[in-house]
This record gives sequence, C-alpha cells and structure tokens, in this order.
Amino acid sequence: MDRVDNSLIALRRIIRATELYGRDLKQIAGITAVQFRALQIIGEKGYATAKEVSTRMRVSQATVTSLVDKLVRENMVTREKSETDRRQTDICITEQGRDTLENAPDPLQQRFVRKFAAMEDWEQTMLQAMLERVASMMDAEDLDASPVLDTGDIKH
Amino acid sequence: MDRVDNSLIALRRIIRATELYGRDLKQIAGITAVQFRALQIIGEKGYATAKEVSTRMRVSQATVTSLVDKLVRENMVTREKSETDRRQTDICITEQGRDTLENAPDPLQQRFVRKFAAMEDWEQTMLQAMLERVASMMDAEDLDASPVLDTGDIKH
DNA sequence: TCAGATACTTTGTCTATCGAAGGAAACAAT
DNA sequence: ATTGTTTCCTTCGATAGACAAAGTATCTGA
Repeated sequence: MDRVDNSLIALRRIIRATELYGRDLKQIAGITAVQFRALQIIGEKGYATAKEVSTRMRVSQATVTSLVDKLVRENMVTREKSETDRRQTDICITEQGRDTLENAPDPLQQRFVRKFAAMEDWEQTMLQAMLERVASMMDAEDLDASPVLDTGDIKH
Repeated sequence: MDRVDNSLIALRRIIRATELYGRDLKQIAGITAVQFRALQIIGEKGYATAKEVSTRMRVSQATVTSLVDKLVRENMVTREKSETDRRQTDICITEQGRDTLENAPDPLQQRFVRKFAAMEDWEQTMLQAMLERVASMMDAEDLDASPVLDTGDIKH
C-alpha cells in the first residue's frame, strides 16, 4: 500500500538530483541550465527562430528574447534577420557556442550513463520500458522532452 | 545502444512534467511550488526554524528569509522568537497555512497515483524497484527528498 | 489594398536564488 | 567574568528566469 509513496519519493529524489546539478553547472561552467537548453536547441541545426525555441522550451517569446539577449552578450549566438520572412530572427550559434555545447560538464548524466551501462542487458531494457511508462503517466500531452535534463546529449 | 538515450529522454519528460505542473499550481492555487515545499516542512511539526527549512530545502538562509517573508505576507505562517534559543526564530504555521496545505490541488501526483493504482500488482512492485534504483543512480549523497515533487503528500 | 495574424522586442513586475555584511545570542576557554 | 568564536537570522544588492501587456514590423488572405 505504500508502494505509491515510495515510488513518489524515488521520483522526488530523481528530480531533486537534476535540480542540484543545475546549480553546479552554473557555478562550474558559467552557463545556466536554461541557457544551455536554449543553446542546445539552437545548436541542433546551427540556428533557430525565437518562436521555435519558445515552443520547444514551452516558455513565452518574451522569455526567449531575454534568454537570447544573455546568450548574445556571452557571444554564444548571434541574431540575424531572416531572409525569407523578415519578421523572423534567426538565432545562430557561434563557434564559442558550439564549444560550450561540446565541453559542458555533465556529471549527472555521466553518473546515470555509467551505472546504466553496468546493468545487465535485460535490466536495461526493463528500466527503459519502466521510465517510458512513468513518463507517459506524468505528461499528458506529447511533450518535447529535450529542454529538460539540462545537460546535453550523451557522450558515449 | 540507444536504450540509454531513450531512458534519458523519458527522464526528461518526467522532470518536465513536474516543472510545468509547478507553473500551473502557481496560477491556480496562488502559491508557488517552492513556497508550498517550505510550508510543507513547517507544517510537519507545525513549526520549524529557518535553519531547518534551509537545510532541508538545500537553499541559503537568505532565501529562506525571503520565502518566509512571502508566507507571512500571505498569512500562511508567523514568526516567533524561540524561547529556548533566542537566536532562533520559530516559523509557525497558521490556520490558513494548514488550509492551503490540505486543499492545494495536486493534479500531477493524482495522475500518477491514478495510473499507478491501475497497474497490476507485480508491475507496481517492479516500478517501485526501478524508480528507487534510478534515484540511487542519480543522487550521490543521501538527499532529503521531501522538498521536491512540489505537491504534498498523497491523498489516497 | 488593407485588416488581421504573426514574429519579435520592450517594459515593467514577480519569484527564486545567492553572497556578503552585520546584529544578536550562545558557547567556550581562560 | 571577559573575550573570542560560532551560530542563527536578517538586510542589502545582484542576477536569472518567467510572464503579461503593449508596441513595431512584416506577412497574408480576401
């Protein structure tokens, strides 16, 4: 009967771990988790519109504007008026932005990845299935998950 | 090979769901997730010192001060000088604070709890085990997990 | 062509968070 | 006792993230 409770507690611990990691990242790498998420999205194709970032991160456009302001100040990205639709602004990643993307530390994921790799094959499969199950239990809509674990793609 | 990736994506979705829920809570219930966490801790015994809240939430005392300021403004808690150690301030929950604690909506947990309840017995057990496993994969230290799912204990 | 939609920025406001500095009380050691 | 240290809390100033509302520029469909 308190399987639910224990499951929820575990969930809290997981979420908490990512929160704390976000704070570390800020201190260590000089970029915040949120800025990093935005940078990741921009980095995927090398550029992105504000709208796209806004939609994918699920924040308002105003928020994206101020986020991009900071990234511009830090020379991670540049703004360039779109040629095709002059209402749009392409936010383009710079060399330095790429650099940051590639070199940001990701101790949290590494910890996960390391332990994951150490598991038995069947256990990995099971874990994946379970996590996906929980995810669909918790997010109603079909969310774009990318903006969240704060920490870039996995480097194997 | 991309079992890790898919697992991480699922994890991101889970975390994202809790983030979005926090924003909803704020709009609907007029209290933010963070304030709610603090209120929960205070509510456990009916009172708590700033230090205790700070330690358990893992934020600075300065943060707790401003957090408590807001809770005081909203009549959720009161400050009272401790009798035993006059450096300390007891933060005491009020009637209204208790009320908020009891009546805050927790749609996210409810969604989880509902679906959890619908699962087979063996599946519940398995899920719990898996979540606990992931939690221990992600948090190095023995964290106090309580301040995180933003949303109070489960009402069965 | 022009009215409405769309994309973005600006402005102003909130919350959450921190570090540094400081007051007040408690404790410790002579 | 007195003096020095530590602990607890608050104040102050700063920053990030977030949003709403209002404004600007551009596009599109009728």
